[in-house]
Amino acid sequence: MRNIDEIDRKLLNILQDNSRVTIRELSERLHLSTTPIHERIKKLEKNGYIKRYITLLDPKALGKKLTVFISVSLSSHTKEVVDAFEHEVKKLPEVMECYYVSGNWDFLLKVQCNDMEDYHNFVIHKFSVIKNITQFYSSFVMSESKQTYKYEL
Amino acid sequence: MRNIDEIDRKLLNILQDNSRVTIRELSERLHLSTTPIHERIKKLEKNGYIKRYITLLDPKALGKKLTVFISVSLSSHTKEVVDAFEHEVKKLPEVMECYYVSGNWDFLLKVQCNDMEDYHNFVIHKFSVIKNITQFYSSFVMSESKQTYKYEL
DNA sequence: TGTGAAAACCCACAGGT
DNA sequence: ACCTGTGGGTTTTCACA
Repeated sequence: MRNIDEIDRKLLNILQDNSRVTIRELSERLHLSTTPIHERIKKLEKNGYIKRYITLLDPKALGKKLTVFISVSLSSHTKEVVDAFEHEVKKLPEVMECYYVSGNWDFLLKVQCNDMEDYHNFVIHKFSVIKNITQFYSSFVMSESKQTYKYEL
Repeated sequence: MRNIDEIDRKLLNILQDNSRVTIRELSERLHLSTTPIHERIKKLEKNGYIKRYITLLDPKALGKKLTVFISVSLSSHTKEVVDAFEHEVKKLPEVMECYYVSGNWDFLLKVQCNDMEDYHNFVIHKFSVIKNITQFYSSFVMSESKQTYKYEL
């Protein structure tokens, strides 16, 4: 976290909000010339602070209207079983996120589908056929109160 | 979803992977001149397919090493109580995501903290003081098997 | 680390097919 | 819906402080 000063902090905050901001605009907002801005960004990329620049689409515009969180229990927690489950899950495009978690369940998955029919087919044909699942529980998202990928620095 | 053709589909796939790709490079990869690429992107923005261009940082590089999912039950489900909870939660920078969900729990939150001590302070001073929470359950993320914000089109 | 300037590169738009 | 050409803006690099 340290190795980054106040200027880097401001730079990262602006970039998190808008990855297409021009270096020229950044230089004006931070009262520097374009050269140090350019060099700082390259350095932040090189040092692993900046992972990637992405475009966020609107899932609803694409017809993806159903988000489901699935909690999963596996029959065993050996490396083989856990790795095999993760491997299968990674291949499913409907699974946007998958976490190995502590507590009552072993995995938590975020799944994006078009609608309930699409989800039904996903569960029957793609998800429930994965080996070593002993139990799973679906929570349907009714509304999204907050969603951000920005860390306030 | 429809109104977008094969070229738009490819455009969106590339942009999701890299929001800083130049129009020139897109035009070369899609065998078109820059003009139609530029026009298509503006149209996709205008029609709501493209929401925003963001920069993803590495939370670990920033010292944010603990991710927790919190399941929450509220004492009532009237609009007032639900809205008030959402309002409080939105103010907390540690809460990255918050969903109103069906099932055993009312809300599912994704929380990002530096470490367990930081999480402890978050729970004691910021989260558990929110009104109308009857019960909550923390699941700590041990590993992240998959995380993508890309919809394969 | 920073500035300023120049070269290379890219965007955005006009006019035309 | 697409192409080419162009003026103006942007990025990237360099000499220098």
